[in-house]
Amino acid sequence: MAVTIKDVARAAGVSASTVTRALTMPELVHPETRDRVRRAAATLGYHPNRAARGLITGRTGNIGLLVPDLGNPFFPSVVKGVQARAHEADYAVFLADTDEDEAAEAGLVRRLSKQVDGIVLCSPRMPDEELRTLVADTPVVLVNRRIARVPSVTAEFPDAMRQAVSHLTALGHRRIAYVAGPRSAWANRERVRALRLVAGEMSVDLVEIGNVLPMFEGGVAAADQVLAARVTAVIGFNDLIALGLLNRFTARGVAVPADISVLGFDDIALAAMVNPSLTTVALPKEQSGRAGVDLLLQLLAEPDRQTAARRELPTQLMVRGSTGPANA
Amino acid sequence: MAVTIKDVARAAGVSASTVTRALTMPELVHPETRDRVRRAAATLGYHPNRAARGLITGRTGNIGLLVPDLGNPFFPSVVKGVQARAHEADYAVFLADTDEDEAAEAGLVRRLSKQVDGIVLCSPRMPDEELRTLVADTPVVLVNRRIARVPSVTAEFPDAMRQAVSHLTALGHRRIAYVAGPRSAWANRERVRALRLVAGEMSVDLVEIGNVLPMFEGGVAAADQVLAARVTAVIGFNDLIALGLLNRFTARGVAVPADISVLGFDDIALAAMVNPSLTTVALPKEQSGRAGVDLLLQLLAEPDRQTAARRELPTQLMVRGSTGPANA
DNA sequence: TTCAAGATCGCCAACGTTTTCATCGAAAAT
DNA sequence: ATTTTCGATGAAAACGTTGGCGATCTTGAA
Repeated sequence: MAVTIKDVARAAGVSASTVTRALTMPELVHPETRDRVRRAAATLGYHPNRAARGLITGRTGNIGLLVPDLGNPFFPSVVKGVQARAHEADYAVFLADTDEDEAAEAGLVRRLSKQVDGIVLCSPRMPDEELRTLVADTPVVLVNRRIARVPSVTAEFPDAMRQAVSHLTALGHRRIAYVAGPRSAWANRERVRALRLVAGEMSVDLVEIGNVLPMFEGGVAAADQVLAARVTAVIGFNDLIALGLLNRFTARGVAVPADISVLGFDDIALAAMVNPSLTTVALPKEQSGRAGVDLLLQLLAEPDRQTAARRELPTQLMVRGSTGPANA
Repeated sequence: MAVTIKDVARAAGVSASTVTRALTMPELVHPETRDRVRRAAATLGYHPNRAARGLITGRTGNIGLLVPDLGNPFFPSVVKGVQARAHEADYAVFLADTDEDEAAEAGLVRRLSKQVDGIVLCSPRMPDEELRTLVADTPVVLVNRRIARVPSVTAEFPDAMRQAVSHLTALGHRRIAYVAGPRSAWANRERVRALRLVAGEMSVDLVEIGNVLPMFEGGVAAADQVLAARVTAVIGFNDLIALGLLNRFTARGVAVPADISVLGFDDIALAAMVNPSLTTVALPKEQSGRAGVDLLLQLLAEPDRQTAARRELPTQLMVRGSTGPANA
């Protein structure tokens, strides 16, 4: 059926080993035969069977990618970055979506791990200890989560939060609400921490509002609590939550930004599409995906490095229409 | 390193063949040994190496999925459906994104095809002839495109369009614009066709406006032409385009739906999040993904069926805030 | 002229499975 | 009691690669 290495060998009048060498270790074969083999391979349209190769080398040429929810536009962006970089390096990508089901994560990782050389875990929700046991078995790179001695890609959260709060204080806001995302999300914990720190420094009153799902509905659900808190500005854990807030505010006749300013995180495409457009802190989404793959490839190349690589990418506040001067 | 079939065999005191049989053809082994083997496999945490299995069976247990652009929320939804159904059937999913690059499609399919049992091609842009040659080599199922003698999953476009136009005419609209998506998109061609038909039947004036990319920016770009066309309603090829229109209309001070009604296609989550919310025809996104996998599995099970399976799924108009009575 | 070294290439084992074939009892039929 | 059948199992080949080892040939130095 498919063209195998033997077909090429026969066509070129050499042995199978020579074909392998001609294609993967060119310096070991005579230039003349090398060209002959290559021509034969090209005309027959030969591509090595990756499964067979993987069987012997222990390398599959695949990487796995796990995300919590493709329905949140943040993640497709990361996926795109992972894809792009992986394809450049001639790796294929297995994708799995956990549907925000924390319990399913470990199982999916284990399942994927047999078929891939390593896994990019994006925003995993599982607890640290569980994560640690997984990492012991499989090469893993974390995106949007940090934990000691595991390679990770994150955004500069303290700085991101500083940009956000500075912007709001510059507009005169002194009492700010934060609508928290999932407790299990590392990014949420980091944002809370950075926010408390910055709020303290800048002496702004901080009102923290419950944990909600990182979705539009979560924002809608929290909106009335925000209004009851009598703040002049609100920061959502992510853009979807911020959009939910925006939507409910409008429904209740609360004007944005005249009555209250709204600020999100992520800068999903949608943030620029709504009216008023959403001020938000842009996270490096595609870039994070690319960096994740970079780190993974590096990890695969030198598995027994002691210090885990860590990459922290810069963020950028995007000022749009949903924030304005405080109306105390 | 990893636990192999031999480890299980040794632990259970049987041969490797018996282990295989106990796990995949249980009726062939003695119940007692079967249980012994299964217990051994379970305690050792044995999972067959899929590459090795694939080598001999010719089946990889993987399927490929190709989409034009993960940045368009329509596609992540389809991906979710594919994922879900594939995992149920114990298949893993290779994902690739072509970035709306028509030329890259064939190459990616060919590349994927070595590592998967079959491919779900979602909204492929390539021309029919090229598609045909691909289909000859690899089991392929089309989602959101139809072509003779290839299994496909589509939505009921004529009916979808009928719902859309009926809604508008019921509101008194008699002159309607359509903002077309990519010429290479089958879905666009179908929508145009259905629209012309329905427009004729209902005797509404139809203004077709250029081909734009199926993105927010495409809608923004087309908006002024729409206004110049002096229509009372506009249908966008998809929700992103419709949102672009909405955005530009608002920017120009044109009220929606008071001055002009806007209607989209797809019902991406975002359609309900904006203000005014977007009236749109909901396409079965996740369902299409699931159905695509179903058809693929069916195709793999009986490769030499003559008649290609075809599934046409119903659509549903979602009336929201962007459509209202015509203001002639 | 001889020999060591290097270049080039073929043979074969190995990777972890599945599957065909053969073997061996035991049960059933004669 | 003898043959046949069948159920249960193991041995071995095969899938398509890769890589260690050794064989052959060339080259240049002694």
